[in-house]
Amino acid sequence: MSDNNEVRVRFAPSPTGDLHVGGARTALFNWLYARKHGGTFVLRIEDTDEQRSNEESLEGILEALTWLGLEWDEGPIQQADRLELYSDYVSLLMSSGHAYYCFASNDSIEEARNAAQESGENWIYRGADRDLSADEVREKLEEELPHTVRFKVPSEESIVVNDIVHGDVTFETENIEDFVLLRSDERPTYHLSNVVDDIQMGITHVIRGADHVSNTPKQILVYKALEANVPLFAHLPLILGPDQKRLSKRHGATSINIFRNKGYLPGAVVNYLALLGWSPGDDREVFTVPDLIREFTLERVNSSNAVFDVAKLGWMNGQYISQVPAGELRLSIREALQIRGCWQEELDMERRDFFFALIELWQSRSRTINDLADNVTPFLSEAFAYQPDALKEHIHSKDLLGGVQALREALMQVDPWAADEIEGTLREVAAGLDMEAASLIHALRLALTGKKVSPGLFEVVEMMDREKTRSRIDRLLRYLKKLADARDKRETQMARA
RNA sequence: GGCCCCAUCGUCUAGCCUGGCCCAGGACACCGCCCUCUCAAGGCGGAGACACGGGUUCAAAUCCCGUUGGGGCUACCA
Repeated sequence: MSDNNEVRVRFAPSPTGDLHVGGARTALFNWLYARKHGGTFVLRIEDTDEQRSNEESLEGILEALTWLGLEWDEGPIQQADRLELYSDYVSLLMSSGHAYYCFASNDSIEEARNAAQESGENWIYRGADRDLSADEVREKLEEELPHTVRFKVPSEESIVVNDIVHGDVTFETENIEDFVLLRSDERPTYHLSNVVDDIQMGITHVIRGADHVSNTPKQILVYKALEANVPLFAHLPLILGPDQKRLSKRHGATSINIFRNKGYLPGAVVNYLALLGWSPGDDREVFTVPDLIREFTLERVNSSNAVFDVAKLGWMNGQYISQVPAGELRLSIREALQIRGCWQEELDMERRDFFFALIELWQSRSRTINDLADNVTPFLSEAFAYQPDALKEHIHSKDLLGGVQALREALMQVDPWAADEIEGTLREVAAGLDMEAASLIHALRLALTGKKVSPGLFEVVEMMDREKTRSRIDRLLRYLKKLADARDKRETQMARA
């Protein structure tokens, strides 16, 4: 804290819902900036709105940040716990003549504003109570008239926001109304608490969404009135839905915890998010976190809004799933299998090698942990059905029954039980019966997995072990016999008729 | 309405500041081919963009102006 050059940034969510991708991206950029510069990342909870803030949201946000690996150095500091601080600052502003009690009712201001809107006139609120004498104010206060405290916005002044992303943005104070600092319930508004905390916490860089650009001149006014240093700003482009509208629930899953539940990996989410609004300037796209920390700069953040593309996130996640060592996937897959009810403790003990081999078999074919868990299920449980499309496509030849029977006998003799041996045996059987190897392969795949797609069949057979292979082939044989019987019956009926 | 921001393939973007190397590069998605027992992965190839109009200049995706479009703010929400 003593170092003057220390970078101090913060992520300041309001706990009114889940952490969405937009908030997560803001948190990430702050975190990256702090880590890159050896600075401090503060987590502050902006919960001054009593109505909308809630505890579950706060917990969800902390959970999501932790899952993403964006650990904070200070906090979480909740604004609701330090309300006196803001009142103190208001007193300061009051005594320096920068703020005033406003006794005008919300309704009356609203009315005037609407009237102005309708007549097409550009109307900015300037409180009449600015000019109340000290006696008049005391009198009204004694009467306990409801009031707010507003900032006395100066006239004819240009406020320049120096933004790292957008450059200088100039606002005229005549377009800024006397905004509320303290509500009638004496709780601070965002404009007050945000600035007070940023001053108080020594925040050097305010990195937040571009939806705050227009608020910034108001805040700069407060900094100046308080004679505090104005931090540097970086307003990040907004993240939009596929319809170019602001991202919201109706665009589907955008909350970080939902991605987590769907089996996305935090590294992939972080990597994808880093690329929304930032790029390294060359063609690289897959970054480890240390790489991101090294490469990240605010100067390379771009200024136009970005559409959130789940398909690309899915691709990114697939990249991560297929590249991460099986051991690192173990825990999350276990969790997914437990949910599916087919986890067995020995997969983490004596059958761990098998479990890892199974993971490796499916890694490049799965886009999420949940996909992977689904894919692995037939190897762990007998409870699977033959998929109709697989039956339709591969179970039609009448000779299949004999072929599968022969294959069963031959397979029981295979030694060692290894993919190469199994393949050799199957091809011999097919050649002996003058069948396409493919038709036996497809039948065997159906027998073992119930599906028409899987990794290389011979690896699958090897993974299944001899006993499981035998029982599943038997299951298929029973099915094929039933089919054959039904066919015979039909044929005799036809012959009779 | 007012104020502010933004504008390159469907999407994320490189290039723009410091004009020429760009009849615009990469990635996702899409299509085709290869590999192959299927599906992924991987490899190879294809289609696909400088919003529009004016300037400035020998030369503009790049600079300037305007138009259009999108977004944000305009709360006693943050």
